[in-house]
Amino acid sequence: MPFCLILAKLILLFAFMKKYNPKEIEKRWQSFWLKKGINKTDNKSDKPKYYILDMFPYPSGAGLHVGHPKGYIATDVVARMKMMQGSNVLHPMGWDAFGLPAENYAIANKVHPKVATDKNIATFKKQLGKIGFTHDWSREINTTDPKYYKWTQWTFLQMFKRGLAYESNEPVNWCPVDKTVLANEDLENGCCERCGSPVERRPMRQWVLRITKYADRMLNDLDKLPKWPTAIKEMQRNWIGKSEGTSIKFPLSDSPLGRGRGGLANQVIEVFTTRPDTLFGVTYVVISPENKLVGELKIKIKNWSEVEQYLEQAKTKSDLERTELQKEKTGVKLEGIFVKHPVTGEEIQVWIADYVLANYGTGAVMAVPAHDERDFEFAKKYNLPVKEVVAGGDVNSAAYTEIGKNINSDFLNGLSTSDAKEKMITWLEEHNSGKKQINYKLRDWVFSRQRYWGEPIPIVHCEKCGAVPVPEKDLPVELPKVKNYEPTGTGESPLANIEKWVNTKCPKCDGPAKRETNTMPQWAGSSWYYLRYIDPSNDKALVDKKLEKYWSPVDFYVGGAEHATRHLIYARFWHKFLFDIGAVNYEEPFTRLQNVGLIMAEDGRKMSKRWGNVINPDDVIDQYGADSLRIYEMFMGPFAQAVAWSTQGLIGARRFLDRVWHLQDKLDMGMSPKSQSPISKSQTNPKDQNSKLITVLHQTIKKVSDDIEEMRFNTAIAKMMELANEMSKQEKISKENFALFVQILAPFAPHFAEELWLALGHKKSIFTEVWPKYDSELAKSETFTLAVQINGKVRDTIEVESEISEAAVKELIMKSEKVQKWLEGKEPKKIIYIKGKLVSVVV
RNA sequence: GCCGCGGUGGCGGAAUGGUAUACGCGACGGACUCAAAAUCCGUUUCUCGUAAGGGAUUGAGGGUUCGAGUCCCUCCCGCGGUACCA
Repeated sequence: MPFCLILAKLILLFAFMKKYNPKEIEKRWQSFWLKKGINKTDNKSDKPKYYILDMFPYPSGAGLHVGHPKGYIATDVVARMKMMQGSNVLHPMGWDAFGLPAENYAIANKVHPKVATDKNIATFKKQLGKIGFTHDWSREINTTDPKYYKWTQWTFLQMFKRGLAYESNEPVNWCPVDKTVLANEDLENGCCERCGSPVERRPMRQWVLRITKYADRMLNDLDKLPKWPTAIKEMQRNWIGKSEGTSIKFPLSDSPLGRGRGGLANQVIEVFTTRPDTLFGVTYVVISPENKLVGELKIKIKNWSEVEQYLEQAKTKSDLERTELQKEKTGVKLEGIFVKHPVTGEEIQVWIADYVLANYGTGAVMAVPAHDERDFEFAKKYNLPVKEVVAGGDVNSAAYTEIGKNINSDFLNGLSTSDAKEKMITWLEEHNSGKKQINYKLRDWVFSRQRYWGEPIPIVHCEKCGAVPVPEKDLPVELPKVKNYEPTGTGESPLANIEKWVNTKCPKCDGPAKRETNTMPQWAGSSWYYLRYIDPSNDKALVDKKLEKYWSPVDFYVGGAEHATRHLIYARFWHKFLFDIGAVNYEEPFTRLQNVGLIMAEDGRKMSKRWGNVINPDDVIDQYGADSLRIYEMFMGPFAQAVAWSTQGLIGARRFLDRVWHLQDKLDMGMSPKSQSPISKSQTNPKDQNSKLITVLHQTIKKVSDDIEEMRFNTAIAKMMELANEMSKQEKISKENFALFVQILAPFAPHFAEELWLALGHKKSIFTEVWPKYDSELAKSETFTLAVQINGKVRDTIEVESEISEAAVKELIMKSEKVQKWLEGKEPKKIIYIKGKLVSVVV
């Protein structure tokens, strides 16, 4: 090729085709946004507020992988659109930084957890920065900052003062590896959720929050959350586990059968049941091994050594062994211990069995083997009688648990299950032998941990005054420095070794006292952080009430479904408490909730160091750019669904941006942006391709706006791809039409859009621009493809005018050769025309 | 077991009861190139047929309807939650 030709080509290349170079433009726009304060949220604004929130991350040492930002990208897309639509948007970010990994790292490397945490935060922040988010970093929060946890401690004190935080010595879940107690919510199949080791049940002094007091409100208020996924609400309902039943008293019997030295007549075993209608079918009563009654009855139990042995066994069994591994039920008869049937007065044998849970209901059950599967299994094993009281099944082979008509049931005979229930409850109430009772599966929240890296519990123990709250003026109780972070394993935290810190004065009597050395669980700080973003530097209050009233509740909350029965339970509880003490104005913190689907690795497994399949966003951005990453993650599938990463898919996203970039070559550069009037249909020839473009453009504006609102990013992008395809068919594209495209693309690919916007001759950021409105007239197409169905099968398609009348359609289709062929000379029985879609001919 | 969600091309997926398979990926063919990559154009559910055209198809089977991926019933499979909760 002659030299001059090459030169000419090069010149052409530079003149018209500045290449899309994300590396260069992304950095530039990120600093531009920072400089111009695009992301800064104003507390004083006339605009409607929009508070959109991500579940804040735990800054782990591993850094971000490509799955983390998926949710943040989504909120960023929504935030940017809302901004352009004229909302005052709050879109903050912070760090849930207390927790075990940082502490374990500290133990292994003798580095203060704060040092490691700060380093991790810096890494995370740098990584997030590269993706081009609108986070307002002036509101950054960190749960480990004393200025932050001051208010976590403050809330604890308010709970303590109102009796909602209390000390308990009940058996708790102890993780022998992490050497700390755990809440029920921290367990997975009876194992520690963190390390997977089976937990033991140990009685230990613990701080507990009375979350059960809020169980009913938390349950009922789920109905006030129409914009929450039903799946999450259902999980919470199950977790709270409301069960309406009856507690029934079985007096201990002093009969000849159970001969003994008096005193038993006043004692009762109280059982909980949801089937009082089967009371006449009771053939024995079972109490849990932990039931205190066992000790009290010791001298009356004739086979005590056998019972004692059983109790020992039960004690050493973990919950896991009691459930998963121990399929077969075990138990032991309490020889000589009987109760009286509340109605018939009949003597009933009492058993101990670990299939009865100590911490649910009353820790005792009335066994009705004929109508309960567990009781049936137990009765078969120990050869106990089975008495049928509800007709309908064959109780010799299996328990009949369905409803039916009562038999062998005295005054309940012939009644239906629900009538029998009612009648029995009435009888029990009249005879003071029982009453309606509601039980919850939800347990009070075990709130103390025997670990270092958490908020100190602001309590002082005084020999004279007991547990005394630290005065509010002395908050925060700062976490002291220690030499050794290792958990002691004795049930005390490493803080117990720091005598200087532990020994203090009683705030009440000034006498010698010791500080509480347990710390709070990781969930404490995250239970209210969304309030702190509103007012992060406030030292006088948890949050300024006026500001809270403006910003609360969170309009949109996005995060993983794994928090359904942990963080989201705790946060709702915490918030309701703050509402009750007047600290906040709203009763539910999160109006709308959306779950993010995981990004799996390319091999279909979870991304994990262990499998070596982790993809780092830094590498992706380096190679393809942040906007490609953003587009791809929003396009890869339905937002809430788990989808495997595909590098090819990512490349496809980049290709899309490249193609849009090259559409610039088709721009009609004839007119300046100002002088050009908006194109309307009247100016274009309907037969012109341009008309179709305008139709697609306006359809796309509508679809993208709606889809972003509904988190249907994949279809929004698909529609924009169609628009791009339509544009690339054109000879020329007007600047106006291209500008509209760039605007709706901007939330997804913000750097990219800013660059094109600049190239279109605009001086200000595209995000200060008003979001395009779609024109419903322009979105309508001139013609449509009419499908002709004959007996339900499409036999012909005809291009017709959009406004065609029904009569004209009917006339038109009869002219079709294909229609005639399929009619085979028969007369149509019926013709149905669906406007703008199809016509259905029935022969 | 119970509760919830889902099952659509080779793959990710799209579809207010109205032309199933949009969009993307991959694959195949072509253009450009000395060549490759990139890019661009075309084909791509399966099946019979040279073609025109026909038939089948949304986990399986029934039903409602002019018309069903979508609604109803029965069942199978997968995922998530929960689990001796009386």
